[in-house]
Amino acid sequence: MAKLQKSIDKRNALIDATITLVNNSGFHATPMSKIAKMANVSPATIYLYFENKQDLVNKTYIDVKAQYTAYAFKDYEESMSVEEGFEHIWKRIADFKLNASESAMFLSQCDNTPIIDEPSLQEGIKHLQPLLDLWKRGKEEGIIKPISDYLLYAYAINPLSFLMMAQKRGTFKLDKKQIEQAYEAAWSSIRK
Amino acid sequence: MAKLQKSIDKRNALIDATITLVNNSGFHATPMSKIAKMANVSPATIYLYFENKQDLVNKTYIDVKAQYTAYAFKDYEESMSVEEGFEHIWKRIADFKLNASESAMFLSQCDNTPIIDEPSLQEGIKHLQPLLDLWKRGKEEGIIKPISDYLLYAYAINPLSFLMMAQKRGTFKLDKKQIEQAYEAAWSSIRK
DNA sequence: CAAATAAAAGTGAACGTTCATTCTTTTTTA
DNA sequence: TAAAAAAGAATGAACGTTCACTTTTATTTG
Repeated sequence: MAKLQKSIDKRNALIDATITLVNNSGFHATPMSKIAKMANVSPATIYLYFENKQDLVNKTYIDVKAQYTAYAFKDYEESMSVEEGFEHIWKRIADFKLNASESAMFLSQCDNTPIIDEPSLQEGIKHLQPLLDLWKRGKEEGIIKPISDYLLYAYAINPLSFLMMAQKRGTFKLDKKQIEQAYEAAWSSIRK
Repeated sequence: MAKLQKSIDKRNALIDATITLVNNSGFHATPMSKIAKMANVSPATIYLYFENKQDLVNKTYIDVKAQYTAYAFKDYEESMSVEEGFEHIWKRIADFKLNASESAMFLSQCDNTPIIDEPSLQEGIKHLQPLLDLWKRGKEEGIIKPISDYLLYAYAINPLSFLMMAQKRGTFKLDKKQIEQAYEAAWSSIRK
C-alpha cells in the first residue's frame, strides 16, 4: 500500500516535470538529468518507471490526453440536446485549455511536432468518441452542417489551442466576455 | 558589390535542408552535420552564413514567414470589398498551406514550440498587417463581428493549420469541395 | 593581359561538452 | 536479512562549434 503509493507519486512527479520542462525548452533540449532533478529523483530512477526517454514522453502524452478528455466530458449526458451538449463540452474544453494551460500547451506541442510516435498519437485520439457521436446525432437531426468531423473539429475546437497559445505568450487575455464570443464563433461555424 | 559575395544558392540550400529535417525530426534532434550534408556543404560552412544553430533556425523562420505572407497577399487589392478581399486572402492562404505544406508545417512547428526566440517571432507577425486592416474596415462597415483580431484569426485562419497537419499525417484529404466547406465555415464564424 | 598577390569562401578533422543510459553501491522495505 | 528501490558515479556516443588549412575569386602590378 505505502509502497505502491510512493511509486505513483514518483511517476507523477516525473510526468509533471516532463510537462513543465518540455514546455519551456522542448523535448530534445530537456535532459533526463534535469527531469530527474525537478522530480527529486536520481536519473537512474527514471529507468525504473520508463524504458527510455521516448517512452517517458509517449506515456506523458497519453496520460495528459486522458486527463484532457476526462475533463472535457465530465457531466456530459447523452440525454442532452445537441446544442446543449456541444456547449457543455466546448466550455469544459475551453476551461481546460485556459486553466490547465501547462497540460494544454504540452499537448499542443506534441500535436505539432514529431516528438511523439505514431502509435501513441493514435492512442490519444480514441478518447474523443463522445464528441464524434454528438456530431453524428447533430447531423442526423439537421442541426449541424453535414461536413467532415475534421472540419468540425478544426473550426469548433481547435481555435481554442491558438487562443491558449496567444494567452500563454502574453499577447492576449481571454476574459469571460471573449470566451462567450469565441463560443458564439465556434457554434456559428458548425451549425447548419 | 561590397559584402555579400557568398552564394545565395548555398544559403537557400541550407534553409531548405533545415525545413525538411526539422519537419522530420524536430529542431534539437537535427544535427548541424546532417543539415550540412543535405545542403552539400561542410558543417563549417554553415557558420559563414549563420552565427550558430539558433540563428539558422530563426532566420529560416523569418524567411519562410515572409514567403507565406507574400503569397497570402499576392493580387490582393485594397479596393476589393471586404468579403471579396477576405475570400481572396483566405484562399491564397489555403493554397499555401496545402501546397507548400513543408513550409507550412515548419511554421506550425515553430509557432507551437519554444524553438524560435521571441524577437524573431515578433518579426514574423508584422507582415500580417493587410489582413488586420481589412478586418478593421469590415468591422467599421458592420460586415465583420466586432471582436478581437485574435479571435478572428483563431477562427478564420488558424483552422487551416489543423487541417494541413491532418492531411500531412495522411488521416484526411482536403479536396476542392471540402475547401469550399472550410471557407464557408471560416466566413460564418466571423461575419456579423 | 598575364602573372603575382591578396582576400574571401569553403573544408575536414578535432575539441570540449553534454547527454542518455548503465553499472556499482547504498538504502529502504517487508 | 534478503530482495527491491534508489542513488550517484561512470561511460561512450553524439553534438555544436572552432581551427588550421586549401581552393576559389578578385585585385594589383609590370
